[in-house]
Amino acid sequence: METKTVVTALAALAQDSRLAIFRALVQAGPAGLAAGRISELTGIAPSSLSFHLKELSHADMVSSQQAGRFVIYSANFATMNALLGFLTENCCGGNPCSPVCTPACEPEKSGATE
Amino acid sequence: METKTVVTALAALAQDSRLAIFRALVQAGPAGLAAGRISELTGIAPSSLSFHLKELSHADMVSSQQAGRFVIYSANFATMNALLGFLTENCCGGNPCSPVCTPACEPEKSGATE
DNA sequence: TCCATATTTCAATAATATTTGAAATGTTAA
DNA sequence: TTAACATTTCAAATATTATTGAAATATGGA
Repeated sequence: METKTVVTALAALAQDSRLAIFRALVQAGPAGLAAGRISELTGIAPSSLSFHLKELSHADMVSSQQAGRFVIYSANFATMNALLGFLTENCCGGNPCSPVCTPACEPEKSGATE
Repeated sequence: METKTVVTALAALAQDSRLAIFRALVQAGPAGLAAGRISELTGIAPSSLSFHLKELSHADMVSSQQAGRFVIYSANFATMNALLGFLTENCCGGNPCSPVCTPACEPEKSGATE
């Protein structure tokens, strides 16, 4: 993961509204949430929400898919894990501290998306 | 960890200069680095560096200690781990995905700081 | 086709963050 | 105590980001 990518990802999360959006999506799991539902849950106005979702999307922290007239957003677990990995790698020059275990959240792509 | 604290911590890292500073400190390990050394390593001008260090400090991502006429900064591993934990907790509503293991980097407080 | 719903785009405004250089503070050593 | 070094503070200029409301786009159903 490149430094620039990391900064973008961190910046995407480093904002009240966006962290709230992202957490809602993380909790929703792979099934995701419609934009309107996110707006309800977080109280963020649609146009503002759209702005923040684009930001998260651009940082590759969320993905979207059209479903009828709804747009379903979901958290990008792979990116999040890469981010966490980056922050913990290179720790203490590479050796001295405890072995780092990269946390994993594998979406099971099971049901949900119709 | 509170949401507000998390946003502050993420914002502290979500910036080129500060991420570079923090990484240098993470790699340096518990022994830390003097401000001037950080300036050399990163190419950030002293006054700007001071601004960013204060930002990181305020977010509790780094600590400092006076040592002679140097100020030694070091990464705050505990906060970083708490941050990573926060981001991975609540994942997928609490259950569905793989067990998360919080990465640990315990500074050994061994030598260095006289 | 026309209407209602869901979401995005746009432009303007407001709020925040970053960088710079000069000056101030504090520390050591001669 | 003075000189030299390390770091921080300050104020101003610049750049970046967030919020708003109105209008535009796209979809599904009557």
